[in-house]
Amino acid sequence: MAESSTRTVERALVLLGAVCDAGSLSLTDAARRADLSASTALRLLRTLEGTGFVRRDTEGGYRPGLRVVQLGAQALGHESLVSLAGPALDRLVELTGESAYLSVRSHDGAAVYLAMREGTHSVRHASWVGRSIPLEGTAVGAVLEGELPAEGFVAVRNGLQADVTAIAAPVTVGHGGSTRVVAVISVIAPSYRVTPELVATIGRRVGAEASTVLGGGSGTSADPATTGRTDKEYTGTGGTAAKEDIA
Amino acid sequence: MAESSTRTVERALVLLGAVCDAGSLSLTDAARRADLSASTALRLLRTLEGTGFVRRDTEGGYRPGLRVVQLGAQALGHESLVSLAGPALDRLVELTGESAYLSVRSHDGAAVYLAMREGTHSVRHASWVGRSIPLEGTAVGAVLEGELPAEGFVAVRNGLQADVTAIAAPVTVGHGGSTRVVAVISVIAPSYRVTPELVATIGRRVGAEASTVLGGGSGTSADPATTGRTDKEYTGTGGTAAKEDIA
DNA sequence: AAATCAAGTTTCAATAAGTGAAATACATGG
DNA sequence: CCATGTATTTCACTTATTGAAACTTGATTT
Repeated sequence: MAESSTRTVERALVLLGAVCDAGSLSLTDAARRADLSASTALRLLRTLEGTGFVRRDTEGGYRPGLRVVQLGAQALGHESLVSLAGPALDRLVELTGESAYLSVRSHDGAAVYLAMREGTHSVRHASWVGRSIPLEGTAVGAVLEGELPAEGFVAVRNGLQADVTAIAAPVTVGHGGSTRVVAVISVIAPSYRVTPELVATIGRRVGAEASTVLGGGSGTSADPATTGRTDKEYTGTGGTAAKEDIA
Repeated sequence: MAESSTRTVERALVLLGAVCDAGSLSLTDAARRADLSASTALRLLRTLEGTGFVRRDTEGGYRPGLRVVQLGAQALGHESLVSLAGPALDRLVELTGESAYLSVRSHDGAAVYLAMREGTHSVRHASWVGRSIPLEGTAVGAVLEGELPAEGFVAVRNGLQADVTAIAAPVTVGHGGSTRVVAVISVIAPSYRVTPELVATIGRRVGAEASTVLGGGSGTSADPATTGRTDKEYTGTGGTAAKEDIA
């Protein structure tokens, strides 16, 4: 990591990250967050501005530019995993009514949501694509770290976020004996709604769906598309999604 | 624009853009596209890799990294326009069954789709968020350039893409006399499905919806039922388009 | 197997390019 | 009007970037 790299570029990217994290940042704030002198920050931000990676709002603050949006969207489009996992997420939402996520390990030792489908219950877990979550104390993290109980899924009740239960299973790419976890599919529900038995049911389903994402056939199990699909719950209204939930 | 800017950073960003455009790029290709020597390109790509902006696939090619996805998604989330326009897009799709888009001017003199809703017809226009489209010869471009017929919308039949008709209206922010176009709402439909009268009807609706996005009330209420634009050439329908669509 | 070619990677001296402290300009408000 | 905080410019210092060339690797041809 600390090998060969160009300091200037690194700094500019940190700056870009800071601006994107904050949504809007003054020069001084940006410089502080990136630990740069004001003049250096200004020069770099100007470069970012000239290339469309940041833009200035009316108050002079720096905001993420369109280029960021554009490249991000393009990158998502090229992510074959996202399209491959789409149907599985859809089915999980249809089956459970809860929100379903696809996440992968990020470069900095965290996980990122790559795709999501909102649940249909009016009270549901809400997050967003691009959000990063820690590995410690989360079901997603456990699965990414290779922890995998015999059941084929990991459930964490009231872990990172109080009141919600996360149920996660690995998307593996496995040639022969050496399988590797490349992504995680998870369903996240308000804890009050899921009994241990329901968690187990959902967990099995999540595991089954996760195994279909890549290579479909070989793998752990029953064809999820044909297994009993009992409950279709359309609580349907889908008012407004809950706002921010922290951490 | 060409004032003060750091060459290294600019080069790195060009490289990043090239990688994202291509989806996957070998070192040599990336260097060629960015017009850099191989060694420089390698060093910069390594920096981008170390920060998560690119990653290497199994074949050694460079691909957009998760950081790009993450920042892009964050930026989109912070774009208040996107959330403000969401309901309008939804209503347009519900009303017309056609795909609806929100676009803004990009930094390089083009337009970018910031949000979209797919139509419900089985044959529908399909594009993606982040896609950039030229200003010339497009309804979106015309509106962004300030062209606005009395009807309140611009329609272009078979312009950029054969067989489709685009109907666009401006989202303006206007205090007093000086209004400014900040974004465009458009509906894009297969040409065979929209008669001139239907275009006019949809156009009026697009104009009305566009005016609700910001500031709500005061709008360019469009009444007359005359079409805004006339046809371009219409080359034989026999074959297919399949130009550069990825899908 | 040897020769050939192309892509990737490393090295290194030359210097172009980036740095930040300090000076200056521009606000804001007490 | 002065105090304060932020944005921007300047400039001497020198560090970090550069690209040609050398080398490695691996595939393809002779």
